[in-house]
Amino acid sequence: MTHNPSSLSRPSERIIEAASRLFFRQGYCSTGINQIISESGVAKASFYTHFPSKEALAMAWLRQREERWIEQLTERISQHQLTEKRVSAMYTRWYDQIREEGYRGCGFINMAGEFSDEKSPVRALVRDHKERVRQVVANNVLNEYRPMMEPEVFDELVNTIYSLFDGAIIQAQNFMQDWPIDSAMKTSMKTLSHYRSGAVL
Amino acid sequence: MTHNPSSLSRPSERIIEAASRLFFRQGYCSTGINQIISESGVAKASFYTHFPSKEALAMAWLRQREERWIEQLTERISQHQLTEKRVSAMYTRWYDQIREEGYRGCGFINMAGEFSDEKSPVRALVRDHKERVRQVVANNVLNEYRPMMEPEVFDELVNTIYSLFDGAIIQAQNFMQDWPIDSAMKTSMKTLSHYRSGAVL
DNA sequence: TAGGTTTTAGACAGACCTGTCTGTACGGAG
DNA sequence: CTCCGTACAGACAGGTCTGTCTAAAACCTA
Repeated sequence: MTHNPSSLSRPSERIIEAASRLFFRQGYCSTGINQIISESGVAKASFYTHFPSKEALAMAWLRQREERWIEQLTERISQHQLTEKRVSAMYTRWYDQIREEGYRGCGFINMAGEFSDEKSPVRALVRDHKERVRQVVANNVLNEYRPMMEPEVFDELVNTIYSLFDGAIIQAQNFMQDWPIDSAMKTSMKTLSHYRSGAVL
Repeated sequence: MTHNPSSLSRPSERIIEAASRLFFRQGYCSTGINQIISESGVAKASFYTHFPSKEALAMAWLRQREERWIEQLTERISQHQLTEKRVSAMYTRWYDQIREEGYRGCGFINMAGEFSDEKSPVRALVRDHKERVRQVVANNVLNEYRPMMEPEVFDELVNTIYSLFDGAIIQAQNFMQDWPIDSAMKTSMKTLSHYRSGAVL
């Protein structure tokens, strides 16, 4: 049980912190190990004692990001009871990230783009992440609607809300503007009321 | 005016053909010049007489892809008069690409992900492309709806249909499945009838 | 204080990258 | 035939990459 009162924590944490910043901003291929160890203030040998390879570091980063992302998302959602408010909470979560990290889009999707082999563990992790977000939409955001409709209609609604949400991220990244997010949120709200009113066969 | 009856055309075309395949499948960073010249059956010196750099080749490829993409898209759309049919024509265009090239998503978006500098000409080209697709949605797909509603409502509709379309591509790429495209097409149809019926304030 | 673990700095190997250069071969135009 | 533009093969330079290794310094615990 080591005690670390200094602002700089253990090497492995500093490494992931630097990797997080650099992988996210520059991409995986464009970020070298040397830059990571330099910016994290860690010796190269130390790096390789903590992580067997660059790809392993990427995995560790994505796993941490996944955990925090889902945690923050569900925490925000749980603060509201009304389904509409829960949906908008998803989007405000994303607005906050843009304010923090800029229009760099989804770190998972960007990562997947650089691993063309679909059998790669990185790709599997990204797929799992997105599936988990979809589960959050189904179980934490729209769960109130579930008993109101047939299961297949509910699934359709979930897919729609989820797709709108996730698609908006890439659009915002590309255009470097907020309007795709606004647009997606509006459409989500309308879709919601549309389904709720029973207008959907 | 050289005559080339052989199946293999001029070097610069062979280079772009190989680059098209490799950049699309493997990504920009993961594809080396040596692989491109090897697979296009061209000498390295020949490559550099036709293209000043690897990035210039990427630009040339994207420009060609942009041209063909928009051409094919508008050509498909123009075959239908009914707005609903025109929307579904957009999606069938995408289905065809998946059947041809697999679930590799949007070549432009994937490319943009590897150029983190938003001032890069590649990024500008990708932005232009997406803006042009949005213009196609406005002018070729939904133009019949324009006189039926206020300009800002029409813009909202355009953004929604466009976002659904483009977002579905990334989803399909990630999950390696068709359902995001089906889902987006369904939602597009419902949104359309929703706006048409004047239910939108 | 002693011993063992962790971290440090940095040289190094081997591979790969982009882009340049040399020299040769072909093929049409004058 | 001669000339010239184009394509060929491939060596080469200069740099970067990941990952290994050595050896010293720092740190923690007992």
